[in-house]
Amino acid sequence: MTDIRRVAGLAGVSLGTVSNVLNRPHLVAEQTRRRVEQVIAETGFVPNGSARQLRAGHSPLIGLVVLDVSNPFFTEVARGVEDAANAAGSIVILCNSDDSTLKEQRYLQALEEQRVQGILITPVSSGEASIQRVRHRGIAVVLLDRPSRSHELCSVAVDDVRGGEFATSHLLAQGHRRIGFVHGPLTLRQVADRQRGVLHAIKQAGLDPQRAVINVSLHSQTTVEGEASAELLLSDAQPPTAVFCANDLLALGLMRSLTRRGIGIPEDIAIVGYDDVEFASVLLTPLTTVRQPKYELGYKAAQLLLEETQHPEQHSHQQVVFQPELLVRGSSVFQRHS
Amino acid sequence: MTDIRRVAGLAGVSLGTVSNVLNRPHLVAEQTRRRVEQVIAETGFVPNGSARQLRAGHSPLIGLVVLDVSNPFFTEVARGVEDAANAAGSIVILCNSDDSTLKEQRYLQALEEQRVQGILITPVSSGEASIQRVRHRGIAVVLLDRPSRSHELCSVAVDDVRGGEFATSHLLAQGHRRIGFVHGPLTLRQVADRQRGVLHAIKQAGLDPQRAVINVSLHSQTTVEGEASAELLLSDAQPPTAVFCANDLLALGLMRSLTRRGIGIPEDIAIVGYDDVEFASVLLTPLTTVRQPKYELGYKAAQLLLEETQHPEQHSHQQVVFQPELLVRGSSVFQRHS
DNA sequence: TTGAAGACTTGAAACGTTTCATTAGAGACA
DNA sequence: TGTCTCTAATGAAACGTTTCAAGTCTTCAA
Repeated sequence: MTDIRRVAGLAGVSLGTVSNVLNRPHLVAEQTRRRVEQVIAETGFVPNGSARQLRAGHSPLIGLVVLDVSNPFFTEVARGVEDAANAAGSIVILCNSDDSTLKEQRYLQALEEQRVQGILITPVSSGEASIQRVRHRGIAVVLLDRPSRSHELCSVAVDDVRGGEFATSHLLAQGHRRIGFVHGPLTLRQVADRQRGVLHAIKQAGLDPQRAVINVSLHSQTTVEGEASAELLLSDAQPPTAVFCANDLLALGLMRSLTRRGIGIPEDIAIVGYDDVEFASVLLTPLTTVRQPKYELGYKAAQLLLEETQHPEQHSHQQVVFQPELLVRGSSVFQRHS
Repeated sequence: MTDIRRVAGLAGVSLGTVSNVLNRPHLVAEQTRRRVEQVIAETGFVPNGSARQLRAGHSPLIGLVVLDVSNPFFTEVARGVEDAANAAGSIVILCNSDDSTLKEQRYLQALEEQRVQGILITPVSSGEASIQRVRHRGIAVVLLDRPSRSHELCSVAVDDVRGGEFATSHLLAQGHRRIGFVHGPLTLRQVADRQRGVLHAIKQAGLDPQRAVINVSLHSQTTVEGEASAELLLSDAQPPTAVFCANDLLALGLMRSLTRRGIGIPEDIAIVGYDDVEFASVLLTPLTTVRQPKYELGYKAAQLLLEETQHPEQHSHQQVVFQPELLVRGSSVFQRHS
């Protein structure tokens, strides 16, 4: 295997000069530089990153820890992160904590060992103990899709309270006065925030939340659970005329179940989802949903991280909050033309 | 920052002993080991991966280079890779070549610098030049979703010819004698193979491909293109009674377009897709499709790679080909009960 | 009482870079 | 000719591990 010493030997220079050609070419005479570059090309020499990092004390790697790689939400976020990182010459290590604290711990340890430049993470639990530990080692951390309580950390999130408000206000504006809210565990910050948004919009309109909202709480936010929610909603003494689902998968399951029962969407029941996953717009009845700027979320988070690691002196921690956007489609608005 | 030398000092042992506690604990006396472990816990010492890798000559990292992270196909593959890698104590670096040779090159160079253990890749182009270069450096490579020509490389793929056959035979068995084949560029190996499968099935049934198949070739395999294909199919002098789409997105677009024209699926036209993406089963008319064992594809590929790097002496290169599976759902079979 | 064997521990060398103080060489100028 | 400057090139030290030959103790048998 070719190392820098061999290149130096073949080019007839010292190994310091080869290093200079690689890192500070302006210090090397034109002729020498060319000779060295030629030997590098001929031998196919590629510098050893481990050695470089050992010397430098840090690596060009960035860790990205997400809750679920197969969720299109995180995929889009990851794209944003990757693009921002590449632009700065960094490489992303994508880690999937799979909602497991154990896996999260293992990955954090591994990233620590690699002496990564920084870590972008959507933590499994809200406690920030393990995060503080990593930060204490001098690794920059940016919270993803979660606002930071402390001001010692950057964070990038989307305003879910606002998202819940948007969805609910839209349905109220269509004249609905009895609205179902179908959602997963309230322990998830996103879900709890969206619920607060719902209640806020209801009160804003001068209505009584007790009468106006039917809460349906499920174990998880999957299509299967969404299908099951139809039963619960329809068996209510006063069934809703509109339903807001805390994510698109729930909405998809619910729509399927309602259609099977001959209930028209949106004529009989209007539906609003959340996330704007890829298929939302291509369903037979396109789904009204709340869009989150996923790509931008990732891009901004990576930018903050890179800024923090590369210019720590002029960096001050920020809590960035993006605004969601309501996309009105066929599932919530009755149109003469189909 | 704590290093192994400081731990040694605090525990009152030599640095060699600390290393032994870390890597070969059985060589260390119980009492000493405990003392060292306590110091490690107290100081929060985490060994420096770069130094370890420099010494060892390779890292625990595995590179995974895919064509498109946001494609659910690759996401599932990535999950398989990750699980296999984790089980062996390796970490995966996910790289997105985005169909660009340039980005692919950049990632390969970066992975080479990191001295990764091995690389799993779905190459952008079929030429294997850059791959040979990496292999020449002693980095193991396994081709993903692409069979290897040379026998010097492991590869894991799915039999797309067979997949095309399955889809076509199924439609023929339902009595269809005029079948549309909607697909993207034939330069993609997957597409070309599926087409060969179609023709094979047609000939097998003793039919004339010229009469039995309407080829519709599109620029890309997206929903939008799928919608456009309806026009082309229906304007044929003898429109098809069934259509096989080279992926599910095309099928989705086509279904949407047909439904809008009042054409019943599967009564008027039967549809078969390819990939079994997540939403295929939850559409209002569930989509018949060809399933590929995505997770298993990734898992097997990672296993082969790890085997090659960890037991090179007893490793022989393999070309693994998985069989696809036809999932018959509502879009291709007329059922009395809906 | 001595020697051998076994159990632990030690510390130097090596991994492949980058950095930096030092040196060599070439002009310029008095 | 001698001195001063400036540019280029040099090579030793350092980064934090792992490995391994060598060393020290202890124990036990003869």
